[in-house]
Amino acid sequence: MEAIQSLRGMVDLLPVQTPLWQRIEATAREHFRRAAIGEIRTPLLEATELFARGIGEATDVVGKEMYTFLDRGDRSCTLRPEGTASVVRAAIEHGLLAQGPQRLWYGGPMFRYERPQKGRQRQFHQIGVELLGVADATSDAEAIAVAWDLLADLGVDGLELEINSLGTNDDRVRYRSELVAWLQAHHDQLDADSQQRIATNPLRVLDSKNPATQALLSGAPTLADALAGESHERFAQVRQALEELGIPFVLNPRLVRGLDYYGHTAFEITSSQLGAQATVCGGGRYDGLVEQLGGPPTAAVGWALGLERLVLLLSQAGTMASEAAVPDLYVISRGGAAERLALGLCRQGRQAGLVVERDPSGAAFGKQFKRADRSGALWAAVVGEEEAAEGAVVLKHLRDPQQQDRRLPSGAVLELLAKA
RNA sequence: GCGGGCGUCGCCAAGUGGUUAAGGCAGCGGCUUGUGGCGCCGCUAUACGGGGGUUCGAAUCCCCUCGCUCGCCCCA
Repeated sequence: MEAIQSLRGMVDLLPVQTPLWQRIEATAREHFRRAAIGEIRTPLLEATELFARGIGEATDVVGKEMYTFLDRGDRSCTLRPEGTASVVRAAIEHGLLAQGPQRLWYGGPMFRYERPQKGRQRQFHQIGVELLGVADATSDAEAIAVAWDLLADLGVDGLELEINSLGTNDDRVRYRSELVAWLQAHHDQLDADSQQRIATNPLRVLDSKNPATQALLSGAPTLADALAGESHERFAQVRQALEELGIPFVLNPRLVRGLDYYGHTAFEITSSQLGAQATVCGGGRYDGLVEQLGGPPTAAVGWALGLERLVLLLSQAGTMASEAAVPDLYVISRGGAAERLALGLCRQGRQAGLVVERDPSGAAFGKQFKRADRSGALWAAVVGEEEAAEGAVVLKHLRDPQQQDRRLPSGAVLELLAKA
């Protein structure tokens, strides 16, 4: 029989890795709790229309990366490629926005049909924050601060916060036509990719990794110059707030972001240690999205953080704590009655809050002791036929050879351990 | 979708045309029918991703295919 493998880009997390994930998740939860941000859980599967309308038909995510299929009722369904659209949909659907601003976080798997590489999988995991109904510039800084402090608390270093302002929709429309005109005038000097993008997504040309194109671009009109006075003012407020919080950032006028819903503040937190996929956390303001999805006009900011990339950073830094659960007690037994007695002892120990591992092998005691030793447990409880006959257990200290073995009634074992 | 690299036992890893494909770790059994951490011995019945081809002979060369990986694109 041929073995079946997981689907490409779908990754298993084994017990040696999950402790780190749990630590990250627990830390994140604590940060959200302190920031009075409530958890929301939405379905992994949504109507395709939600993402098409929310993220933008022309984006790569929607255009070529979605897991989309028809269900048995011929409805077009899509495995969520990101979290924001679903959160906004749920907020609208349940009338949350009528109750005032919403501070929400979410976490879980996202799906994008892409070629896997370092820091990129087809099923990957994000945690994200969405602050709905907040228009002020300080909220942008607050959202960023929550992400920044979480990463710092986890012990990730070498991070860089990049920010930019995309201005209002009008700003971008105006800038786009300026830029397109300029790009067309310099068409012949651009690389092939960038020439393509003049028609599809001209702002992305700014992000080109082609060195020649980058050099050329120094003469291009900038988005910053195209921003209206109010947009400028707003961006200055965000920067001032960050400065006063002591969060270092660099301005990146080329930072554009690939989802259509962003406007005004856009930011990314990146690390140079991640290879080509350097962004650990990305987000920004999306004041138009709620309305776009059929809700009331609502200002909002949010971000999403990629857990795989975070794990990559924490593992590289050697921060990985091997938290394999070391048993308090390792129970050894041999023979039918003895094994049943041992099982009961294990259960009692667990009910009392001890970490108890049972050796189910029924192998020679020598073997079982070897495993008991390797488990790292402090104590071993031994139940053999003799002990089983009289309801007793031999308790042996595995680390201190001075301590003598003691034979005692099985009921007394836990009391003794509780004291020890 | 497009490039580059790589695929030898559960894991790591020698071996680049020639008798039975090293070794280490883990696992299992034994030395030691009921007492561990060391050591020694043995085992894991056809392990060279798969399929073709070249050759007297292939893990080693060629072709195809699958998978992994890094990068492009894009993003978390």
